[in-house]
Amino acid sequence: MIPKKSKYAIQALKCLAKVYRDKQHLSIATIAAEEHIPRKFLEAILLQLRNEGIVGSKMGANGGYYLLKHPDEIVLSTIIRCTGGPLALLPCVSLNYYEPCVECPHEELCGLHEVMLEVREASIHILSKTSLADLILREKKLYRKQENRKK
Amino acid sequence: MIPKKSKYAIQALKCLAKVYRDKQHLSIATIAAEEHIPRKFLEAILLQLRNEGIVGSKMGANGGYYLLKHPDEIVLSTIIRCTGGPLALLPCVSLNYYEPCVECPHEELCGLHEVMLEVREASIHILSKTSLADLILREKKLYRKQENRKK
DNA sequence: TTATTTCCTATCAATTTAATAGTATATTTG
DNA sequence: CAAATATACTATTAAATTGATAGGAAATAA
Repeated sequence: MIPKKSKYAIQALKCLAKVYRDKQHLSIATIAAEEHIPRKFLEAILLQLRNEGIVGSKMGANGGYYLLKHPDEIVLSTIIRCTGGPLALLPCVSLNYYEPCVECPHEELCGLHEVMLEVREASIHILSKTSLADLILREKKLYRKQENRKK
Repeated sequence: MIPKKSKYAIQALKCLAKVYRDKQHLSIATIAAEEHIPRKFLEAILLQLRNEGIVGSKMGANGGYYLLKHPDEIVLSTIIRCTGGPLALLPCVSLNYYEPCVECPHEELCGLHEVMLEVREASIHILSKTSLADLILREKKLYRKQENRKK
């Protein structure tokens, strides 16, 4: 499971992606209300995303946050990693949270290690080819599909 | 990440799988020593695996645990599920730990939901085609590969 | 009968997660 | 300039989860 922090981050960034073409920024309060995210928690998340160089901020009245890159270039794996979500199922196959298993004498001879590597690759493959723009496109398609079903 | 419980369970069952053809059973103490797993923790894990119908037990002196199915039939996804490891990255795409996102009004219109479903499918595909027997076979191959490299 | 081993329940300490509080600092607007 | 509005930053907390241990009851082999 990825932490809620990562999920909220994805939602918030999707929100910002929707107004990207207009070069607009959104306040924490606006995003929190729109996405039903606890205001103060979102504040901490956006701060972290700013420190990671994913969003920019504008202080003061009428301030807010905006994407520093095109929604096409921000992928899910990056967001999850930046917000502390490990993608691997075991520490011994994690790129960012690597730790050897104390109980395994030879990692390179461990069958489970090999399988878990495959799982990680499969997950990362999907998550790093899916961008914020893809997410928005998917939702448009899902919406259209539902509208057609109503007719 | 899956809990250590799940990882220990896989190791313990792999141990039992290795003696399956001889219809042998192994004691908690033996497995714990072999796999470097805390004895008492392993006790709780094997008890759970017994309640789930994966292993059988024999009480009393010279007792122990044994597999109830062929190592070919016990797959990783089953072991992880039985020991409390969720395979999905979000509760809203989990089969066994499903919970709707309170912040999402329409799950069926959520792009992230759709992507996370794909990730889950990809992970489960690998983990449910890999059995204990496969794990042992992989380790034999890895060992042989290393031996050849030494020559 | 004794040694061995599983069965079962209860408990615990440490860590992590999700969230909140409060104040400082910056910027717009009237 | 002053008031209102936002972000910046640090500290704290409550609840849940995880990993592990304790101790005795019940069963069985030798």
